[in-house]
Amino acid sequence: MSQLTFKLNDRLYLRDPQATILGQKIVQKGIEMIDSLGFEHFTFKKLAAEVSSTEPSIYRYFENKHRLLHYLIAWYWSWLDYRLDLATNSLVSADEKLRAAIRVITEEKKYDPTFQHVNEEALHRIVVGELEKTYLTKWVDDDNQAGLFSGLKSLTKKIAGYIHEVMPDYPFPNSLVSTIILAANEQMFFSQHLPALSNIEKQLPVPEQHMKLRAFVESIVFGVLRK
Amino acid sequence: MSQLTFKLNDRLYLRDPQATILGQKIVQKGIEMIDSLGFEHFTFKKLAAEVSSTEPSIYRYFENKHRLLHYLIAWYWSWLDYRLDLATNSLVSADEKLRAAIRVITEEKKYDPTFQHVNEEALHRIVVGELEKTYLTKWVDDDNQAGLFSGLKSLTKKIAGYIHEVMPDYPFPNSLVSTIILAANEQMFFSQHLPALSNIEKQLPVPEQHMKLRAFVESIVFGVLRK
DNA sequence: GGAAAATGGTAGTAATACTACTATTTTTGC
DNA sequence: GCAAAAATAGTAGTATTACTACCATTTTCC
Repeated sequence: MSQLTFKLNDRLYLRDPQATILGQKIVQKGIEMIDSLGFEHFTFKKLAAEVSSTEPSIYRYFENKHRLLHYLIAWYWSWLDYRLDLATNSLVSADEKLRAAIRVITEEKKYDPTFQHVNEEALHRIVVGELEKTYLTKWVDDDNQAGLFSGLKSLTKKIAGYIHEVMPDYPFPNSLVSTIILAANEQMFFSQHLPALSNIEKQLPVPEQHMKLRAFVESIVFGVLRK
Repeated sequence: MSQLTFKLNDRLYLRDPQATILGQKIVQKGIEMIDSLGFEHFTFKKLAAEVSSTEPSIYRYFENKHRLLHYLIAWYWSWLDYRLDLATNSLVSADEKLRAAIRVITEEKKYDPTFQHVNEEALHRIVVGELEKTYLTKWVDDDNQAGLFSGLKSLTKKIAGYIHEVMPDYPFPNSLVSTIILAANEQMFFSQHLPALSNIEKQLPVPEQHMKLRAFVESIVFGVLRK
């Protein structure tokens, strides 16, 4: 069986976690623990106990827990990009590709057996709750320089390209894409925790929540693009 | 001269900071220091030194630094709400009110002499950079229960009301409003730090950046509402 | 088979968030 | 006017966190 892996920016880690068993355990348990504890209460000490190792060993893979978060979220964008390619490779029109992109962005995230040691469901919850912590820092500019955001950026660029094809004179394709990617996460969060800020009812079955989310995002994108 | 103040939810503080000189200094210097240091590096110890007091004295006003952040951001939403009322009280049509709301949301935030001990410019930067930290926590549901988000919620509701008037059958007015409020902040941040995610050029003079931001937000809102 | 390199583990440190406790000031009853 | 009670301020801690200097062990490679 072929092992599919993403080649991530090597500035994301000190030692490649995909190269060793300990590294893989760090990633796998890291996802579980950040999901269950929240990023603030997650520490390398607790992670070390979970993977039967020690704090300094983990520090040899990742400079600090922020870098681990960066790594996990970069992986997530690579995964979405890969799913977008799968969803669009049979399509020709930009309009259809754009619809497919919206579907990929808004669909429910489920475990993808292609990547055995990654729990995509938990990872998605991490992206929803912790993404902002990767860029709302004093080091954004350095981190951006180092290429840590290239996953999100290339995904944005790809979808913005579809928008440009559909409506070449629309002046804000990148802004529109980054807005809907973030809004998709925010709205699911609001629907659960701050329902006054959303019209996606918490009580609905999960698949219907995602249908509504998709309808909302499409109302924005195709509203803007309607002539 | 009449002193205008906002009555904020009393769950935001332990002791009303508007009632004492120390309290006012905590708010004023708190804004400056969170703006300059960033929320992570801001501590009550540093603040205590700045206001010539001690750590425990500050803890008597706010349970912890998260609550102080909540307080400042709640103040900001009250202020926006007040500015929205000023901007709309002479208007009658919902369409005009909606345009005014978009202007209030996207306009450059400048010092408002009505509130002497608050630096609104710095406060806006705090909202841009730290807002998410008030709700992306393990305590969202409790905090929401306590009414800590009522400022943002009532602002959202008000603007969503205009949308409903303009287009009664649009199913996502609240989602649309929360999305544009957040997007307005995000896009200004991206324009400065992650330009690939935005089409608002950093090099432009600040007033033109805000004009573009407004054009972007209007393209979304009036795209959706166009029949 | 042994030196060099890579990896792992022990035991710390400085800083942070928060608090128990003591000291001082202010209020209040008479 | 003044002592007792209540309110407020300040001192000196603690537990936890993020991180690291340094020592120990294993692996690599000639």
